[in-house]
Amino acid sequence: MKLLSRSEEYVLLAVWRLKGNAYTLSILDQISSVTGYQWQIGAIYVPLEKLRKKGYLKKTKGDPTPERGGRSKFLYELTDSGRMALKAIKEVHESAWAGVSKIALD
Amino acid sequence: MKLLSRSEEYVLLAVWRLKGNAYTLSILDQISSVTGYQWQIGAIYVPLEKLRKKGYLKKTKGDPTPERGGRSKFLYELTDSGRMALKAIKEVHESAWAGVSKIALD
DNA sequence: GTAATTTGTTTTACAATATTAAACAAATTA
DNA sequence: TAATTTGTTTAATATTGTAAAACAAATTAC
Repeated sequence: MKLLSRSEEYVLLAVWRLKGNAYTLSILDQISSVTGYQWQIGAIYVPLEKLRKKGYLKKTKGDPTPERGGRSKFLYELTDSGRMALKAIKEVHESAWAGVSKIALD
Repeated sequence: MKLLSRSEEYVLLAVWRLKGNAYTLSILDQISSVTGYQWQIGAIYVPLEKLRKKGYLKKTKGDPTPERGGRSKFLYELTDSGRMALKAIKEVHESAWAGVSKIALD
């Protein structure tokens, strides 16, 4: 057994959150916003492809949107095993952090 | 800004939990137990040294314990900045995972 | 006292991930 | 049709993670 890497975790989570509108740039923005600092594109794209190869993500070609530069996107969505992997890493985190309150670290 | 790596996070957290009895092997066991699979020593030792160099951990030589093979250990404890780094990564996780219930992933 | 055993630390070689920047591609607007 | 915008892919490099073995100090049994 092996944990997801941190990037894989955050990418999966972002795709899950973005339901139906997850593509490289929206995922990038989502993760940047959630972690509080600007991630670079390669930090997303590489794990995205790995997750796809592992069968955790499905990639489909979306339609172009009628806006300036709005070329067609590749949309990602979680597969069942992707959802299970996300659940598994969530449980590891909960186990690792169990009982640690904000106050305890002050 | 940059996140702690996952190993760094788990090592810091384990040291915090082991208050006063954190040394390479106990940290290894703690992390293995919390994550549910056996970590290797190098996965602990290397980040331990990095965290020490960053000033997040203080390393002190402990006394030998009177038990078979019980040589003296090097004990680790969190510094103030280590505690703050742990708090910061906790907040990032909470932000990343906010609102994701177990049920949502079922 | 010395060899075998146990607990513990450190190093090393290699594999996997993360980071940065730039190249490439397709659509839109002027 | 050139410039601009949105978007994807690649590539070079740096940092982390993994596995195994080497090294060291204490204990026990002979």
